[in-house]
Formats: sequence, structure tokens, C-alpha cells
Amino acid sequence: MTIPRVLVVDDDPELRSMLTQLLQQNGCIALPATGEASIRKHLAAGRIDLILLDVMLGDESGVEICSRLREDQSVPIIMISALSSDKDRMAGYAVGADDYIAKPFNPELLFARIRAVRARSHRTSSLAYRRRKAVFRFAGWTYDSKQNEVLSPEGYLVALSRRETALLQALLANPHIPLTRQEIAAALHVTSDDEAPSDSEGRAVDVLVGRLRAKIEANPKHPEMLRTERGVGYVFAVDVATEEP
Amino acid sequence: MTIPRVLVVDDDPELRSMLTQLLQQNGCIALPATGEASIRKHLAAGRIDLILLDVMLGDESGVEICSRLREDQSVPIIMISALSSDKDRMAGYAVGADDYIAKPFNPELLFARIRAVRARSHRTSSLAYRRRKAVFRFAGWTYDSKQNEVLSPEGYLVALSRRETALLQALLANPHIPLTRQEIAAALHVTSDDEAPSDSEGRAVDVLVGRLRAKIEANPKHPEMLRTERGVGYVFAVDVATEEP
DNA sequence: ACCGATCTGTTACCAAGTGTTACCCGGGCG
DNA sequence: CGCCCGGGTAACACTTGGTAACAGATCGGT
Repeated sequence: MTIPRVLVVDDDPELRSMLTQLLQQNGCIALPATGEASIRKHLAAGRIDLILLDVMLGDESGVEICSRLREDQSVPIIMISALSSDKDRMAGYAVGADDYIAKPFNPELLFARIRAVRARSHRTSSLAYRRRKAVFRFAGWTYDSKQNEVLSPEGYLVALSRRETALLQALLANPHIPLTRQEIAAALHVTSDDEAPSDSEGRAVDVLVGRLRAKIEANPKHPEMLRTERGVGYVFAVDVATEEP
Repeated sequence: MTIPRVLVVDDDPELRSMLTQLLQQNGCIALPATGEASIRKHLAAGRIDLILLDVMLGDESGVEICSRLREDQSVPIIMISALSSDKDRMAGYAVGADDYIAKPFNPELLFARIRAVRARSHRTSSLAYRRRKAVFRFAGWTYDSKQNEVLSPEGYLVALSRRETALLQALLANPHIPLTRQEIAAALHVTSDDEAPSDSEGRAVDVLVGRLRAKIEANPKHPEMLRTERGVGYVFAVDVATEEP
């Protein structure tokens, strides 16, 4: 599982930085945000795995923000509040929160819930957490991760290089979810040791995607499966069926 | 949303029938089960939307059952327990429970959580939150929002850019209603978060309208469909028929 | 260790999309 | 008749992604 990217939404700078630090120390990428506008900016800008949303935000209401976000977003949301009555919890659930934690909270419990929410979203968005080898079928193609072979709809066997294999697996693990170039690069480098985490603003990913397209897209000019999200990254845009061996 | 089918797992007959009744009275189909074997039988037999799983099951442990179910099942699970310590809750989350409720619980809160868990699983199981795709027909033209293609009355295929697509969708959604440039600009920028709605009265919309006209107006000099409302904005001036796929 | 085949990242160039600017036209009005 | 205003649009600039070509890295066989 990749490193979770968590958006911390709180108007109190002290609590915000406390939460941010806590998350960072436990292996998350924590991104601070202050209100709905900045949440939406982050959502538009890149992948967010989870939102930690304080209910009391001074001028804005966390409940209202959650409700509005749910109009078009499915990102997991955990609400945090000093209010712990059943009525308040129900309000949170009613507007689509995935979980509700009362302050003061046990950090361990917070992480347990974060893990639970993330595991659940992985579970539901197919198979990312399954590490066993499997056979994938998509749009007539077959990818056997055990044999590392790709079979075209016409039955031709296509050989993939290591990098191409890793790219395909990353995409298959997240169908319909846009992956940024950074995320793809991270997924490619899990095998060999991470080098400079710097923004090596190279075009390696673009080139790699092009090479994979040349192999598994019937017509690379009109990508059906491996679609480009301009300004964002790439998406595997067809449904994927998984078979356990 | 269809009627939820809930599996009630408890070894205490009294509590089980109490829960079952409570759920039935509130519009659920409640199915009683007593242990892992009977849970799996139900899962194999038909659709189950949610499992209510008591932690204390006499000879079997709810935590262990949950853990084993999670090896191959992604059905939402809410655990119920008399134990409410952080440690116990964490154990529940750790084995993949979607939520954890301590006894005695407020029935309203239980239903709020059931709704939350079900809404979430709808959200994440793709389709539900995916934007509606449809086919629009107007003045002999066809716009397929799924393929993002426009078919002219003569049968020629016209490709639209992203912006042009967004503009056409905004217009199709409001036939015969004049849209101001600000409104159109707002509709175009939903994807990439734009900042201040400041002055910046550029001519981007005008140019974009011109480009769209060049593609879908038979004679751009005499616009029939995409009409200009002088001093106001633009109107889509023909009737639009929508077909759900 | 040597050699060739393959893989992979970088660079450079190209095409497409989009916003801005500048200039044009036409109509309403003095 | 000349002026102004609103809109049309050509031309340009800038950004983003696709990809060919090149060079270094890797790997396997001898």
C-alpha cells in the first residue's frame, strides 16, 4: 500500500500542526488545509486518500463542508469534534462522514481508524491490498502477474519489461483512479532503492506510458484504457476483473 | 437505494430477535445468523448489504470471524460489543471492521451508522458516483457524452477538446436559457480550481464559443443553435432530447 | 572480462489546447 | 456622417503531453 496522503482541516494552527506532525511521524503525508476552498484545491491538485475534518472551523461548519463535498467527492472523511453526543455523531454520519472521533482522542485509535478507512477504500476499489498473484482481465486483454505475461484479445503474447510490468500493476490496482506522475514514479521505484525524492521533473513516466501504450493499446492514438488526465496524470479507464489462481 | 439486507449475527436469541425486529421496523430486511458457518451460507446464497456482528459469540470470537471473512469478502461489517475500550475498538478496526458500536447503543445512532456505511459502499463501488452519461440529440446532431464525440447530421464525427466539451455540456444542460459569460466561465473551471472571481474579463469564453461554433454550426455566420444574446451572453436555442444509456 | 541485446532515462522537437491581444465589423446614436 | 460599444476571430504565446532518438545502464552468455 502506498503512503497515505491525508488532508488535515482545522482552523486552529496549533492543533493543525500537532495533527500534521503526528501523522508525519507515523508514516503519512499530511497536508494542512483551512477551509472548503483549500480542500477543493487540494482535491483538484492531486490524490488525497483521506480528509481529517474538524467540525468546528470558526466561520465555516465542518458538517456543511462535508455535506457539500459529498455532492461530488467520494474521498474518505473522518470528522473530529469536541462534541460527542449521539446527536452530533449522527449529524456527521448523515452528511456522509466515514467516521467520527471525539476529542480528546487516543492517537492510537486515530491511526487504527485511519487504517480501517483506508483498508476499506482499498477493499472496495478492488484489490490493491491483495498481494497474491492473480490473473487480471480487462477489455479483452489478460495479464497474468504470475507468469508476467500479457495476452492480447487476439491471443498474441506480449512481453513487458520490468518497468512496464510495474506500471501496469500500479494501474490495474487502481482502476478509474487517476494517478499522478509522482505516484507512478513512486510505485515504479519500490523495487530498487528510492533515489532522490526530489521532483526529478523528468519525462520518464510519460515515455514509459507511451511504451506501454504501444504494446497494449490497440490504437495508441485513441487511448481507451490508459487515458491521460491532462494536468493530473494517467488513469486506467476500463473495468478490471481479477481471478485468484 | 434499494432496501438493505442486513445479516444479524448474535448467539443470544433474545438480543438477536430484538435487533432483527428493530431493523425490520425501520425498513431493513434482517436475516438472523449465529456463527461463521451461517454467515458464509448467507453470503453464498444471496446479496447481503451489511453484517452486524457481535464481538462476543460464546464459543466463537467475532474478531476472529471478521478477520477470516475479510480474507475474501468486502461486505461492510459493523461490530457490536459491550467492550468499549480503545483497545477493543482498535482490535475491531484492525481486522477490517467498518465501524464499531458499544452496547448499550442508541438505536438512532445505529441506523445512522448503517446508512453511513451503506452510502459509503455505494459511493466507492464505482458506478454510483460516476457522472451520469447520456446521449443528447439536437437539430440533427448527436452528442455522446460517454465517448465525448459529436456526430453531425451528415454523419461526420467531430472531436471536441476538453473545454469545448465542457462548454457544450453547460449549454445542453440549460437549453433556451441564456448563460452569462461568468456563468459559462464558472462551468468551465470546475475541474481546475480557479482563484478570485476578480476582474480578469478576458475574451476566453468568446473565443471558445467561436471555436465550438466552427465545429458544430453548419454555418457559423448564421448561428442557429448557439445564439448570441447581445449584452447578456449565449443561449443554446434549439430543443435538446436526452437519452439515458 | 568482453560483447551484444535489451532496458531505461534524458533530451529535443512536435502537436494540441487554450488564453490574450489586437484588429475588424456592424449597429445604434449623437 | 463619425463615434462608440459589443462581439467575432486571426494571430500569437504559453503550457502540456507524445514520442523519436540518443546514451548510459543492465544483464546474460561465453
